[in-house]
Amino acid sequence: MDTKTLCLAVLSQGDCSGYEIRKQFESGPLAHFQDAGFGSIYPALKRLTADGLAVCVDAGRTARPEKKTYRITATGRQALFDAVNTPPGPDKLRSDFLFVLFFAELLPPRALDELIAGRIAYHRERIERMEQSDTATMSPGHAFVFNYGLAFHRAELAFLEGHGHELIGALLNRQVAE
Amino acid sequence: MDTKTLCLAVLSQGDCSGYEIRKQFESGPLAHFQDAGFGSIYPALKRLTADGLAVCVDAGRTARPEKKTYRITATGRQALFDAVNTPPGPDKLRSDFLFVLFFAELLPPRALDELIAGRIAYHRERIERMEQSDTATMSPGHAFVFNYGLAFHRAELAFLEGHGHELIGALLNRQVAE
DNA sequence: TTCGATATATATCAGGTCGATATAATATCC
DNA sequence: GGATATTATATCGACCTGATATATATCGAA
Repeated sequence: MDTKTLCLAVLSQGDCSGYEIRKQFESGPLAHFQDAGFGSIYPALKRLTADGLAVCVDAGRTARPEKKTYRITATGRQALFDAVNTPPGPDKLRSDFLFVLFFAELLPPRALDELIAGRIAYHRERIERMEQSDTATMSPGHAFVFNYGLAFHRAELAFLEGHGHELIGALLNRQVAE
Repeated sequence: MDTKTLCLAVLSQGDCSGYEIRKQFESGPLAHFQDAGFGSIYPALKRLTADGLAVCVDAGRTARPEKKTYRITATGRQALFDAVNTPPGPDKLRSDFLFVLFFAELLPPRALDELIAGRIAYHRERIERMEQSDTATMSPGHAFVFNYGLAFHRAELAFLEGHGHELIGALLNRQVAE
């Protein structure tokens, strides 16, 4: 999904600025499975405006950060519709955590222990926070991907809690054997 | 994780060419959570050779594809060790599938149905194939990330089988109501 | 009250990555 | 025999990433 489409997706939920779009990718509902930085967002907004998929409203404020608010157009909504109706490619995961665990034998057991404990804490905290949210206020699609993400975190937590010690144990035994 | 480190990771398992490194990211043990294309691999191999982290062995074959085989050096192993001993950043997921589902209301119910059925079939096939593998021959780290991936696929399959019809149902009801 | 930290806000840049394409020989299948 | 796939290296433009620059406002602590 290119950044232009991602910006349209955020704008379809309401007018906002480039800065606010960035915040959506940090903590908004799309944050779990899409991302974009300023270096992609600002050029994308320029092109969307040039191509008539979005317009700049409320520009040129006197207030100094000079906020520019963008609004999706009918053409923009059509482009988003077309993108959503295109069969999606495969998911892409990039995990340096799993990369490190693949080479677990190169790690001191204590560092490995801390690493896994840290991930367990991260997933626990994430799950707790997500359980506070109310899915009743979300659209069906939003609620579905939210629960999908929650199921993900629970599966990872369960795996780490259930099998993390096995990996640590295997490495300790190996060290003893040497 | 930059492409140089990814190449070192593959080379640490045995000598190979750029083409073979690419194949590892398509179907090897790292494929689930790291990726690199030719456009990154060939420049990375050049730099690794220039920096003394890898050497080119068996180059200049007369056989025409002119295969160049690379081998990791002691310095290269040290660089891989250092990379593995650096605390990993957060995982990054890019899922156009979830993006589309977020906007499920913009999809014809039949297309949504097919999309979810396709993903269920994909995960089932993947799990079946993975269950054929023998983790006993793998290193502890390799076996761990393999089982991690398997748990992931099972969790996604279970979620889609358990909740997919709810989303489709919600959209059908919405359409009837309109 | 003033100082430092943080938040708001836009923008750019070098370096890196992605996907497509070019090239070329061999292997395999019908 | 000919079509297609596989092996193999390499490059290119378009795009993205992360860092940095710039400027103001806000807000709590010293």
